[in-house]
Amino acid sequence: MDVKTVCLGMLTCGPASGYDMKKTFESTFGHFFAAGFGSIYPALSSLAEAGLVTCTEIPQDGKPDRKVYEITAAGHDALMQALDNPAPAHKVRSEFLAMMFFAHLMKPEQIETVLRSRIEAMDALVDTLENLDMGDPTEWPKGMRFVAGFGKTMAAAGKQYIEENRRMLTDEPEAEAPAVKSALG
Amino acid sequence: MDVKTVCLGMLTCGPASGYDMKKTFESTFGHFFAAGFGSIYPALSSLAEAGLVTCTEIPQDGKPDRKVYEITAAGHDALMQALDNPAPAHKVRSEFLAMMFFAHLMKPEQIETVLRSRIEAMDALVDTLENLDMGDPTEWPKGMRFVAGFGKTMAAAGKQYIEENRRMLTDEPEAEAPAVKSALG
DNA sequence: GTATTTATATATCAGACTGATAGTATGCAT
DNA sequence: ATGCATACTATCAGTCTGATATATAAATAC
Repeated sequence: MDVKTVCLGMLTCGPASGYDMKKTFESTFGHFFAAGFGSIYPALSSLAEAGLVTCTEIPQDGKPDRKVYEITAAGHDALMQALDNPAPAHKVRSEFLAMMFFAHLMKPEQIETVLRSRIEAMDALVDTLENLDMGDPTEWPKGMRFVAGFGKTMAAAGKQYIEENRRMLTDEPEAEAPAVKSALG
Repeated sequence: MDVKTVCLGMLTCGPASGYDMKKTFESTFGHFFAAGFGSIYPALSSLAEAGLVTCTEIPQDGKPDRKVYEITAAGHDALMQALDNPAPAHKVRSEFLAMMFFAHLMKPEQIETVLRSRIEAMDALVDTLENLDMGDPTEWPKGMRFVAGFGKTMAAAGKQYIEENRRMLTDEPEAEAPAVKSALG
């Protein structure tokens, strides 16, 4: 499940250009599988070269030609094979949590600022997911509501955890360096 | 906040080799900031070259020399600067959710298998976090309990969401291809 | 009335990270 | 005896990120 595979999957919902797909990666996939032009364009080139998608160039005036991609039968096969993975990964890379791990090296105001900005980001995510205005929800693929709901649930849980546990980080500032030498392993 | 910075942070808890740090990345940081040898060793080399850490080679018989790293004053400064970021990122890359988005292309048994394996992974994570046996908890840096608690909370929330919403994905299998053309954007 | 931003579209590139592979020795289990 | 785990290091192809480049038009700001 790399960017190539996700692009392939998106194309099962109809033809699209790289630019179109970027918008989908931002809005709908953004909270769990982000991708930028730097990975989308190479992915599409590679898929086309492998015969998994076809590319039609549509001339436009004033703008670069639109390259519209369509999935092929071989592409469908490749996608089905990729969807056969019984244990797909779910990875988190959190600079936020890494910073909070080192909270004992930070000033309380700094910690507060970081916690506040994270809560704001989570609120913004919930907002985005609630306003994914794409017409009649019954027309969405059934997985779409599931993943949007997952994102909202996780954001809500994260926000609540921070609010209930922020004092763990900001209370009782230790004047001396804490004895942590033996704590890692 | 890249691997270099996290290594620097770990070294504030005492000197360590790349091998030592790999174990910490696996056990304690694994659920929110994983790193392997392929990123740790280059990071340490680069930190040493920049004068942010010093390296002492300790000869061993039968094994390669242990290279023990220690943070310098310059390293401490660099770390403090890195911890000054008011809005650190928190990114998710989930092949799991990407697959579930495309659940309409999968067989119900496949979906069930994936959901089950994800729940198992979450249970395993909670277990790992509860058994992070590193001596007296009062000696841990205060951020450590915070991030472990965060991980447990998120895993619990994710598990509960899956259990309460799995029918969304497996019920009412649509015989025909669903009308999803207009649903992406 | 001009300046800045936003939108439409493509593409590339340095730097970072992943996951696999490789090498070398000890000890422990089957 | 053969495989597997532990203890150490290191490299590399493939992949992804985030910034940058190019070009035009429309909208919005000042």
